[in-house]
Amino acid sequence: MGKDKQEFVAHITPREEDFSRWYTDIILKTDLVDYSPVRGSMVIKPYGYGIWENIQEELDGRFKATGHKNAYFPLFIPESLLQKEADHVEGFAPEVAWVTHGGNEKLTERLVVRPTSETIICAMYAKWVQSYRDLPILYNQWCNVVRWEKTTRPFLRTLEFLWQEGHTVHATEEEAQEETMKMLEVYREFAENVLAIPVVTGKKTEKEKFAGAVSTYTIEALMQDGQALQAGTSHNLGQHFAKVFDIEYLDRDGQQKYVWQTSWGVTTRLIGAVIMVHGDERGLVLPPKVAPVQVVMVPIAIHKDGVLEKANEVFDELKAAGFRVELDDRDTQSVGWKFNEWEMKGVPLRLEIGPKDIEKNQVVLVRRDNHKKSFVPMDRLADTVATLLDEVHSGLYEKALAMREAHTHIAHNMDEFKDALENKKGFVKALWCGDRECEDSIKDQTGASARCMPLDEEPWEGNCICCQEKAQHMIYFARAY
RNA sequence: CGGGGUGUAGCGCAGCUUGGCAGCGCGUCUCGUUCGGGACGAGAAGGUCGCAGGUUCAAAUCCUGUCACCCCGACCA
Repeated sequence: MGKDKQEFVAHITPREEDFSRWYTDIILKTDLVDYSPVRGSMVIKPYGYGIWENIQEELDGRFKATGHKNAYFPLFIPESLLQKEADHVEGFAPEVAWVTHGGNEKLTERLVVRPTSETIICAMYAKWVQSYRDLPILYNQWCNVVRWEKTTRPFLRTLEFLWQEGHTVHATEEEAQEETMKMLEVYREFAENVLAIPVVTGKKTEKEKFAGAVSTYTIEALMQDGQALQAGTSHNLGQHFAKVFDIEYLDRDGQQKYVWQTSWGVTTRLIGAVIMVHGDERGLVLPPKVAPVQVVMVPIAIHKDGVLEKANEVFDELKAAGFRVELDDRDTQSVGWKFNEWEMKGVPLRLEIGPKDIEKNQVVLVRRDNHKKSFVPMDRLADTVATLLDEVHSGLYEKALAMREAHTHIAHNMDEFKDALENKKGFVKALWCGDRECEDSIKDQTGASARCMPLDEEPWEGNCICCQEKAQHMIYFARAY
């Protein structure tokens, strides 16, 4: 190694010093995004968009496998449609962007730029649903949405962001609830098996649920600074929208009935979660399944006879085996420079190949997560790469899980609650009576919001941490993004 | 939306107190030597000093306004 570790990363702010700056340094220096001329809006550059494309591919496959189809609904929603569902308008009105003019002419009815598409989709569903034979409808769309936020941060909160929104229609309440939970489970499995992020699955409180939903379920992840991040939500909409949009069907029994609906979504915010869960002092650490480059090849002594030729052979072989591989054959940067650059960019595996390796018919593979080096015979390369990528994934997941467990505390009273939040950071589990007043009070006193009521919880008994009345729920609290 | 901070070359910064030729490091380009953890030499290009007003013979520097970004809080994916 020779040189001081510090030297490699002198230009990234250390995490302990300032987590926010560390985050900003990384996203800019690794070319994930750039700030745009529009306040609060970002450009997602190819390296960042590549992560999103992989997320899309993984999720889209899961949606299709569970019977969903993609469609596309319009960006513009007439004001009158948004107004229909009272809670929904109230929730979104403060942050919608309005279109008031077409060209030079004032519109007779203002349009909102979708902050979410429930209303326009429901307006269409009302036309499409006639009979129980039309159900269920299982549609999803990939699109952008706009929410006029006051405070913005790349990936975590921007005026415009990319997401997927599923909107389903069912004949029965049970079926809608089943769908809600099914998609929550898709998100959980995806977060853990693709992003290597352990999540707490649970139900939102009335205060925190989606505007217009009967109930909202969530996957909550814990970032390295101890703050929670809502990583995906699945809503049981009940019949709220069906009733205001008149989505009715004629059932087998000859009765007109209102449908039952769900919606669910995840956003480009997931990329922020990946950064804040896995990143380290050297920069990004990307989970292999979404990394735009899974293996970066750095040829050594590139000018020497045969090196580049052999490197290209290996490149072709790995490419053919289905890996996302990149050969860094620039002769303008030194080898050491490339090592540091690609580590900062979070590439899971580095492959070194030089004259000595070629002589021994081997390559050198180095893991991004623990920097372990292995010498691998050429003829076992593809299998070894696959194995190592799996190991990186598991390593990241285990590390993230250990981090979360070390930062999940139980509080039996407000003092313990405050102590855990201030001094230990992370999730604080506590009992709650179910009253909004106590939830508000806890947030006022501590800054922590109710993240969710976990789905899998050991039996418990006790009193509300705030008012001492008999508790109704176990809650995960945390400061959150 | 409140409190604090920062805007000068692609990036990081100095210059501002006390107005007087716009600088430094890195990067970029050319040529050569190098290559197993951020190489070296020589030469070159690159700036409406965030933007708009004002004061002045003269403004990066002083004054007013405005915008953007960052940090800390209240609202949200």
